[in-house]
Amino acid sequence: MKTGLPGRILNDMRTDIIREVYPIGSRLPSERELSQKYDASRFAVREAIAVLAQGGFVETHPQSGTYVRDFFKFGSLDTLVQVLRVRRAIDRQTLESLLNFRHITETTAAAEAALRITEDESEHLSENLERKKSHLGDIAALSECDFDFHHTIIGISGNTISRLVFQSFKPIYSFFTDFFYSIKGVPEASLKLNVKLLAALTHHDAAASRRAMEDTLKFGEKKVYEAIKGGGSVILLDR
Amino acid sequence: MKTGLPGRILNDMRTDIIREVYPIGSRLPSERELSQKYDASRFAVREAIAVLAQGGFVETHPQSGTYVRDFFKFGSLDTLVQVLRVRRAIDRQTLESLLNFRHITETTAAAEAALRITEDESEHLSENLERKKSHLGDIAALSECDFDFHHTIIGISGNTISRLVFQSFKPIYSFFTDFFYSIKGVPEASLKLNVKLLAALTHHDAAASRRAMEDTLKFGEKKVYEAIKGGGSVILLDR
DNA sequence: TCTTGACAATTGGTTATACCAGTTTATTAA
DNA sequence: TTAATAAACTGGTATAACCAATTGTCAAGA
Repeated sequence: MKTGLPGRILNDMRTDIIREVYPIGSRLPSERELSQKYDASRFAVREAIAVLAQGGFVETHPQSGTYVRDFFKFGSLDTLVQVLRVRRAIDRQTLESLLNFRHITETTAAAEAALRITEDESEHLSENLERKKSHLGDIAALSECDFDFHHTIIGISGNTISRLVFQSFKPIYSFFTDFFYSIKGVPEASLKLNVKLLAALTHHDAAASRRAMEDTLKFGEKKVYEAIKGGGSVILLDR
Repeated sequence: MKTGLPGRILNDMRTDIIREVYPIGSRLPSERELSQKYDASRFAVREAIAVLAQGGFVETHPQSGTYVRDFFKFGSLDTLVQVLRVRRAIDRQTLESLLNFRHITETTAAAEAALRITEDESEHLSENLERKKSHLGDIAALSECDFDFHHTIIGISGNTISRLVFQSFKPIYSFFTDFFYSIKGVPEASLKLNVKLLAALTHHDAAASRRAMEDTLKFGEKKVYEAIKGGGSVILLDR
């Protein structure tokens, strides 16, 4: 993510906070102690702490110390993404929320996009699927195509908020798609559904686009739920 | 927002970036120049820049300089909120996106919340409306109640993502509600709609809850569109 | 005139040291 | 045991300095 010394300290400390090495409410070691631990100057540590504070992970109390905040309660969407990125695991409720959220926003976006799509945009999506078709074995490429495909459609729909929210998930998007596309037969089946969706969009058919997006997402949801069936309350996202 | 010297420098620089004093792609003054400008040490400036970089507003190139990023294109939802907070203005498309987004997510949330709401939660919402009723002239109090009311319902719905997204808007929520509740007759009418919504929720009637939420949001949208009718493409949010 | 090469200035990255003003803790005196 | 006091520690801030790499300048050479 971030490079440089303060960046590494930042990542390390954030990981420690998320992994509850420093539990919520606890006091972090003093800046001087941390600078010793990381064999760095106090300023490298201070930069890291400043970013953590901005991100809502800690709050500093002058002349007292730096304390871990309840970032789950007060955090933003970015916070959740960062937590998932470090944990590489997601609890069932959050996963369901995520799939449900996508369903709601993206079916609406597809219907709206059908009314607004231009030829250039249609062409872009077509190229995206061509690329997907020629990389059916390359999971990383498929993941990238998938993100771009959905991101583009939401962009065409014109809803800035939905687009930014979707964009916020980019850092962890591949956690899901890498898993998804590694299931036998999925790349082909997914491509077929995407093609159908693109056709509906190109024909400016809002209702059909909504249905096609619904089918696309439902297919993904089905595969995910099949895979985690009987699993615990926490689903690992490790590839 | 943030206090302390680096915090003030951060706010100032962020404002300059958003106001395009430093346009996208341009190079910021060197750290040494900035520290002179703010009559502060280089490290206060460095802390501010580190936070700006983390927020996606700038990127630093060692031995070259710090450059303004295209934060609209690559930013997250938080970025948009920060931009709106500084600009105190919103363009029509983003406003429509926002209202549309709320409509989609919150009507669904209301329906879901009807199926899950407990007596305690029902009680909390009831108290919220009592407070609203007894503060019909206090716009700040009404705004706070409004946020809590909707936030609570989304929370009851169980969708973590929707809740976090809604929470992300907290810093600018009052920009809209302060304006909304200052319209004659609105506090009373709004309260009536809220009461109806709460009744539907308490009766675990999902369909009625969805309709009631729809009515509540539509009322707000109507008032907003009436007010900005004929306005330019940018709507001021100044109270 | 145009290119090239060398050198100086500038930039962000990093460290060390120091002082301040409060807080916390330990110590001491009552 | 308690209260007053002093010492130690904390984050906030500033100054000075060095490094490595880039950029800009400008003179020498083609």
